[in-house]
Amino acid sequence: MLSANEKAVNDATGEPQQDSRTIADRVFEVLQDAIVKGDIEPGSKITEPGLAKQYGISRGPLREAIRRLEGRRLVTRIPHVGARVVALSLKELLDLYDVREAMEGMACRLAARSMPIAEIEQLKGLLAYHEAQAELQDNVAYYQEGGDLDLHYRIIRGSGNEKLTELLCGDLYYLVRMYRYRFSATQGRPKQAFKEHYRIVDAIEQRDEELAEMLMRRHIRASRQNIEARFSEADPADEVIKP
Amino acid sequence: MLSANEKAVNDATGEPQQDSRTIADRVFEVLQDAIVKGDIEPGSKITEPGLAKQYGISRGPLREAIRRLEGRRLVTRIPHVGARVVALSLKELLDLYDVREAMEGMACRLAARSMPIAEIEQLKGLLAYHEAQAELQDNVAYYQEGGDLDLHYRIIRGSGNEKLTELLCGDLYYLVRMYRYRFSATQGRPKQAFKEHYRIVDAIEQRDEELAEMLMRRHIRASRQNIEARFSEADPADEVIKP
DNA sequence: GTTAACGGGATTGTCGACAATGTTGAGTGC
DNA sequence: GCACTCAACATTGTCGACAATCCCGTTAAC
Repeated sequence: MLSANEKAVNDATGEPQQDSRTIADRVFEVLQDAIVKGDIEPGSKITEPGLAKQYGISRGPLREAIRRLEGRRLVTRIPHVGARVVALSLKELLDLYDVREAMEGMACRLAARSMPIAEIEQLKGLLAYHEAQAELQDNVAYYQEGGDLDLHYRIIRGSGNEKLTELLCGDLYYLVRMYRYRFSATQGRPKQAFKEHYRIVDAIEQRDEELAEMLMRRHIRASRQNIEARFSEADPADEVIKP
Repeated sequence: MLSANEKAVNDATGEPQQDSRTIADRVFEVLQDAIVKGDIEPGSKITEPGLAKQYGISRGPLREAIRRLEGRRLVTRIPHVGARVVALSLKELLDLYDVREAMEGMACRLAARSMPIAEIEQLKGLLAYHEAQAELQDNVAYYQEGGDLDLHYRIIRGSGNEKLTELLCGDLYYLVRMYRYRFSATQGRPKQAFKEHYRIVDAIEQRDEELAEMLMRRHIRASRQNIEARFSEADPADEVIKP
């Protein structure tokens, strides 16, 4: 379910960005965000008149937004019946990590091959910043959420491969975050992860493609195993799992 | 541009399938097909009144279909201006092959790990069929288009990873086919490719994950290099390249 | 000759209304 | 009590109309 203060899709994103975007675009982003954050129950039905009234808009733009979400496979629709938010299962989250392992491994290899030196220096700076953060405070929330993603983002972009960047940053990470919200599965191994990050950046700096890919794959596989162990007692096909 | 005999979106797919699909669904498939096959010029503008009149439908369903294509990144839209079919460049095609190398390599590894024996036997049967085809006739068109894809499809599905299958079979292969049409780049190395296929299936049968992944990656990388060599004289940023 | 304002035409965005389909629950027969 | 029928309701699908915006050729000013 959605929280209370709805309507007025206009002020969705904080930035005072030019309002050249259409209503459909805004409601698309709002809905995507709501789905990813779990504000809309996974598997629940999306009724057009309900949402239209909630946001104070007509059904036209709303339908267009839903069709766009359908294209991204965030909702499934049955003709003449309606649309549902995608359901989640632990198996799919683990599947997603296999995909990440393959694609980010490749991204890391390409980054080692062609990432500009200046950007690699920025990576090292980011690492140092994270280290300072981690030493100063044991609150690892920032590091794990923003920081981890930030480093991965930069390495992916450093690959110079547009399609890879599109898929990973544009589509896959929405899903990963969505499943993470669902299972509240922020990995609990910050120190080890930091070491792994350090070695990865080092391999990139050394232009060692082979090693960079291997280390990134191990890094993501370790994350995966961490999640797997945590929910090992549960049925992977279950859609809802409490930590 | 579209060919002559348009209108009547109804009889798009040959199957006499139940007409529970909506107009928007049908026109989505027709447009996707037209884009992938290159019937609609890449980079060209999509005008709603034009297509609506062409298909004899209203703008409502058409807009929904376009939004769905937008979600799949087959068209890019600028608010209040219009939608364009995605442009193509050789670099993006090569980027796509890097993504395939990573993902299909992983799929092959997983297939070696968990593909049922019965399905592996089917793979071998498919190989034998292809071999007979190739020996009988030097016309390698079938083998290269349908056959190659068919084998890859089956291995991907054999991985048992839903997300991987969704991404590769659902999204990526549309793009690959699209670029292939564009550059008319069906690889011209059937014999070598067959040998590689044979070794891959063998590795899967032996449950050798490491080898299976490596061979698949090499196989796709060889395809990539084949394309790269063929267009080596051209500027990778060019959108249109004649063979 | 070049640039800037302007207005007509075309295209996109939004809305409300109507038709088509699916769903639900009361009622009936066994 | 249980299964089936059918009709009222709700939701989805489609359409045409109107408003908002952009594009482009013309005109005018410098």
